[in-house]
Amino acid sequence: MPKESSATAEAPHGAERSRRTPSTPAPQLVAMLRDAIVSGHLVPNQRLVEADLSEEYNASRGNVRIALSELSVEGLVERVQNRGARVRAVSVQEAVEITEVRGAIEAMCASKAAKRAGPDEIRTLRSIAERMTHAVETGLLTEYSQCNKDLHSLIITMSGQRTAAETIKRLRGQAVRYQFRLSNHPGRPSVSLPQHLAIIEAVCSHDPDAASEAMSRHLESVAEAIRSSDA
Amino acid sequence: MPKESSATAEAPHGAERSRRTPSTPAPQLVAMLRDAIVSGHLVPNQRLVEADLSEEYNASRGNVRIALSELSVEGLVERVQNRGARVRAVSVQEAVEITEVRGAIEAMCASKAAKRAGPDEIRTLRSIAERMTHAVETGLLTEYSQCNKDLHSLIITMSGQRTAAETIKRLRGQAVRYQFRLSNHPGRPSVSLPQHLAIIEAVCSHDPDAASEAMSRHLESVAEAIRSSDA
DNA sequence: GTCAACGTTATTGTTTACAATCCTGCAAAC
DNA sequence: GTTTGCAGGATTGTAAACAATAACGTTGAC
Repeated sequence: MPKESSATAEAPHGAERSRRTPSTPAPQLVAMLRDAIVSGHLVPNQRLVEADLSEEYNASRGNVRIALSELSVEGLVERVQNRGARVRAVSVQEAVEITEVRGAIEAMCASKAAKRAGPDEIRTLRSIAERMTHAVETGLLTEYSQCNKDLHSLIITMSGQRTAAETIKRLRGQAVRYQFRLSNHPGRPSVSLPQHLAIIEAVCSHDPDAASEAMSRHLESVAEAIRSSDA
Repeated sequence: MPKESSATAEAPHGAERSRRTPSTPAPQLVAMLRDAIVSGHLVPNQRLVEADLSEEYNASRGNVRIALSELSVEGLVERVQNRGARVRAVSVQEAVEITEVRGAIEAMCASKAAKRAGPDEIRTLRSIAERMTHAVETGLLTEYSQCNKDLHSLIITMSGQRTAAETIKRLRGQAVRYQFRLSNHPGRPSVSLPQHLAIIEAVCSHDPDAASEAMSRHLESVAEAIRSSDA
C-alpha cells in the first residue's frame, strides 16, 4: 500500500518545506467512506483505524472520527468503546429483515404510485418493462440489474413519499452486498421478471391494491432467495 | 419568530457538581441531547451553538460537534455549512409521511406478531385491552397514552423484527411532538380505542391478515388526525 | 435617505497535542 | 503446565489552540 501516493503539490515560493496537503472536508470524507463501504472496497469486519484512514484520505483524524460516528448511526460501521471501528457485517438473517421492511414500505409506495401515475411516468414504466424483457431474453445481466434499480427508484419517486425514500435508501445501503450477490445469480432474472412486469402493469392500470400486492410478493420472493442463498 | 439565542435548558443531571468538571463522554452527551430534543426542552428551530452546549453540558466542543453530527444523521437536528445547527422542525406534511411509513412497517409487524403470538403475550395483550378500555371510561388520558405506547411496543417486540424496531424508533423520535399533541386531543381516545381493540383481537386470534389490516387502518386514522390538526 | 464597501465580531471548521484505555507478549510464581 | 502480574506499544478519547467563514453594524458616498 503506497504511503506517499498523493500528488506533491509543493509551494511555488521555494523555501517552504511543508510537503503535506492534508485537507479533506468532513462531509466529503463521509461520502467517500460510505462509497468505499457500499462499493465493497472496504470489506465487512475490516478494521477502520483512524490514523490509517486519516493518512489514506488526507484528512485530519478529527474529521475521520466524525465520519465514523455518522456512518455508525447509518448502520454501515460498528463501533465499540475504546476498541475502534470496523465495517459492519450484515448477517443473512438481517438482510432478510431489511428486505421485509423494504417490502412493507415499497408496497405502500407502489400503491401511491398507482394512484398518482401520470402519462409520462406510465410511458417510462412501459419502456423499462421492454428493456427488462429484452435483457432477460439476451442474457444481459448488468442491463437487467440496472433496470431493476431504475424501476424501484422510479416507483418510489412516483409515490412522492420522501420519508419512505430516505428510509429505503438507508436500508439498501446496508444490504447492498446481498443485492449484488443476488443479481449475479443465474436463473434469478427469469423468476423476478414476471414479478416486475406485474408491478408495472398494476401501477400503469392505476390499481393501487394490485400494485401493493405485486410489490409485496416480489420482495417476499427476494427475501426467500436471500434466505436460501445462505452462504 | 424571534432569533432566540442558545439553549438555557438546565442540565439533566440534577445535582450540580463542582463548576469545574469538564468531562461528559460523547455517547452520553448524544443521549442527553437526544433526550432534550424529543422531550421538548429544546424547541424546533432553536439554535444549537456549539460553545454554549459545551458549557451547558460540561463537555468539550469536540464532543458536542460529534453529537450534533450523529443527531443530524438521525434527523433530529439540521446543519448547514458554516451556519451551525438547529433543532429540526418537522412539518405536518412530514409527520403524515412518517406516520404512513410507520403504518406500513407496523402492519407487517402486526402480521408477524399474529403468527407468533404465544400464550403469555396474548394474556398481556388482553390486559392492555382492559386497561385501555378502563382508561377511556374514566378519562385517564396519560394512562391511555401509556397503554398506547405499550401496545405498539409489544407488537413490534412480538414480531421479532429488529430492523423494523430500529427503523420505527428513529421515525418515532422525529414525530414525537405530533404524537404528544394528538394524545392530548379530547375525543381522540374514543376514536382510536376500537381500532386498538381490533388490533389486539386479530393478533390474539392468530389472524395475520386481519392484524395487518387493523394496524394499517389505525395508523391511517392517526395520519388523518395529524393532517386535520394542522395548526 | 439609500446603498454599498469595509472592518468587526460571533461561530464554525480544522489541526495538533495530550491523556486514557486496551491489547500483546513475556516472565515469574504456583 | 497454567495462571498472574507487569511493561510496552498501539489506538482511541479528550481538550485546547488555530484558521476560515459568514453575519452584523458602521461609515461614507451618491
